[in-house]
Amino acid sequence: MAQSDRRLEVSEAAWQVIVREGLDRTSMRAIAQEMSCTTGVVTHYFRNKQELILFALHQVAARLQVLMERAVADLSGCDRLVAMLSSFLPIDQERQEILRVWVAFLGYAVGRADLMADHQQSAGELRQMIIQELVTLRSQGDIRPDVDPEQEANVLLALVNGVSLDTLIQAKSLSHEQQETVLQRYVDGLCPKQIV
Amino acid sequence: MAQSDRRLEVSEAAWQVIVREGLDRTSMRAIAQEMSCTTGVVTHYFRNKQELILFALHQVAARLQVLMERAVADLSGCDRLVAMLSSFLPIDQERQEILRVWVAFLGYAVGRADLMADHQQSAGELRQMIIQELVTLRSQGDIRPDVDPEQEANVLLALVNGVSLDTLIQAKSLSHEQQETVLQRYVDGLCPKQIV
DNA sequence: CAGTGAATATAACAACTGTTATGATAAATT
DNA sequence: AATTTATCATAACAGTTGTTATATTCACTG
Repeated sequence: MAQSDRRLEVSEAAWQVIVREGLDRTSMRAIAQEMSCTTGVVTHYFRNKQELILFALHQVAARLQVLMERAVADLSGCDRLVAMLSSFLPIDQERQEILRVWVAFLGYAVGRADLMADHQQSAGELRQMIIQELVTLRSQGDIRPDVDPEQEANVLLALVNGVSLDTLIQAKSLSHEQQETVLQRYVDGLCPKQIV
Repeated sequence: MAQSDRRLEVSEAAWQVIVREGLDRTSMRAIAQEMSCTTGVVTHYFRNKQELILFALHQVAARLQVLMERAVADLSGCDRLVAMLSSFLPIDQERQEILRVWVAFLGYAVGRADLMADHQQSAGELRQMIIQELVTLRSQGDIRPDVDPEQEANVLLALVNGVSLDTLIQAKSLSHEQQETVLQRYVDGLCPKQIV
């Protein structure tokens, strides 16, 4: 599928421009220039700018999905949940890029109900995944029986998002190790009391 | 100061357009139309659009400051800290508006180092306030001595931001009560173990 | 009352935007 | 080999943008 590859190339170019210049300065011409060609290429693979923007946004969820599945492989118990959540933390350049693009799109979605619904869609799928994980853990006794998976899934994702944003908006932000520790400690708090 | 009032009016109009239409569709003409006048007014009170944008952004911190000080009045101990943090939660229309504008500006700041530095500035001031509060609480024995104020301040703000974002990006988001409960419970976790 | 300056309206500007149409070229298909 | 199709470049379009200059109205001040 060379055609689908080319679409990804355009989308990748759009990402680079977004990260470097900002979403509002990401014009068709800027994207074309980023991949050293003309707007003819961009318009050939995407009907509208909206279609391009939407595709680039969906790449956020797609790439996070890959990162998560890779991190979770052959893990189980609470470790698996922590790995799941930690896979979203901006601990390397790729994930920092994803975060920036995601934030740019989120800000862009303010005042655009349809785009915001798109965010809610993928956030909802993520939430469902965490809920599933929590239900499993609870049935295995890995976490306390009084934990409400539905509510706790929101809190866990909120914590991940908040910690991720921290690296953007705080000059003195948490180190990579601290970020993971925060998640680990919170999940530990969901476990049955240990008798030491 | 009628002049400063008028600047606030323009800024308020900008906010309304941002919330309703999105930041990238918030043009000088749209702002003028929002306050039923022409662009002459807008250009008269603001040199550039950038100056206007920056002023509107600073209003976010200003309004949050007011809300916080009001919530914290005549409280002390851990209740004071919880009230401090809860005052940022999008539990009423004004705070939801503030959140939307803040998110829009944050997304806009991606790829704009100067604007992002502005966010870090006000986030840093907020962090410093939380640190101060944690230091006080620790010296009074209200929270455990092993709590690191510097790090915990980041976590607390991350949690507040994450929970706030939750109301935007999750269709099934936390209720107002649940949002406050999350903060309350986390702060409780910082307190010395109670013997029940 | 004359005049000074703030407040607002209007209009024009160049630059940039997304979109679209048209050519040119290479690749694939028949 | 002929022809269709995919790929890309170029150019033009109408609309929108921020900015600036100018005109008008009005309030205040000397």
